[in-house]
Amino acid sequence: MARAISKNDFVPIGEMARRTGVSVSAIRFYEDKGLIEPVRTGGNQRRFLRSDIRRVSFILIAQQLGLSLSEIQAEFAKLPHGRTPTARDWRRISASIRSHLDARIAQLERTRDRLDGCIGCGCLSLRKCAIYNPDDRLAAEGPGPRQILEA
Amino acid sequence: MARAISKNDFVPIGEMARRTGVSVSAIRFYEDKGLIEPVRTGGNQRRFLRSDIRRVSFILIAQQLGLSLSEIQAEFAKLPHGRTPTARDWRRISASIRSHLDARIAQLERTRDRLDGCIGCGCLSLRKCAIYNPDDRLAAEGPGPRQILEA
DNA sequence: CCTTGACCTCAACTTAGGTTGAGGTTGCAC
DNA sequence: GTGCAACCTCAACCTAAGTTGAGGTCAAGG
Repeated sequence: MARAISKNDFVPIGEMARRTGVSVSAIRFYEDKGLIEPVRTGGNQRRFLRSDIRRVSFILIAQQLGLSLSEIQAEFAKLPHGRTPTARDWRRISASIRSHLDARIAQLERTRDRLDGCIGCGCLSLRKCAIYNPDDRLAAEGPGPRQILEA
Repeated sequence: MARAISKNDFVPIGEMARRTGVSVSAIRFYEDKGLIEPVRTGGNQRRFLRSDIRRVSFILIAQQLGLSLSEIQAEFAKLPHGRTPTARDWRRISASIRSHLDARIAQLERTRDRLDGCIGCGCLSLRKCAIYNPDDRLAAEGPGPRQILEA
């Protein structure tokens, strides 16, 4: 049963800022970037839906997890177009973000292990050091005397 | 026994670039930022010591680990002034970096746990989540950027 | 000596994620 | 019906970590 539309469903930007903890200028910036699409009053002022609050909150979370605004936009593109996202929609996106997070943790753990290797051998000898050379960037550049840390 | 000073101890910027894999402009930039201090020839050209190669390599490693240049500079400040750093000096710095890394991993793990809580209860839509719900936690914090998921 | 590649400085440009300020308008309360 | 806080746009500025280009100099080989 549909709730009647109330004034509270259309919040002005200042209240958005207060409720999300995001500055007014940042909210405008997010609109600029296409992350939120408030409606406008006759006098051209922004009015936000409650689902926009959820979006902004999600932006904050995702940023903490290291996603850029454009990556976040890509996630938002998976939300249904034309209807308000449900808890289930958000859950799906959260799961996607979780896998980002897992990957980052795993990567840092690998890095830590390699750093331990470096500390252990005192090498910082980059030909051998897997941290410095994570993608085998030196190998790709052909052979030759690249004695990087042997100074 | 002291090795005689040879021409190879003073490398020009192009060779630095070749040996470290860092662009010439980036090397000049690092000097600008005070991360390295090459000497100059009579004709004002930079000449780098072998220990500078090590520094630049360390910058690359530390960047991989997520340190900013100013954080790296802070680490360099711990190196001995007036003598060439030994393997042991570098090892000490590596250990310091390792703790950075541990802290970052721990923070991400906390974040992941909180996100799991959200996924579990679907609360991104329920306005009860500690991650999502900004009203309670942020109201009293005053101006400035608010970090919802801070460590 | 002369040529030429490597070097020099300085300023402007880049991307990301915003902030700040000027100058003008809206909308709600009294 | 007016006062004034909150809103609007647009442009300029900020940091980080560099890159690019213009215009000029250095140094080494032939």
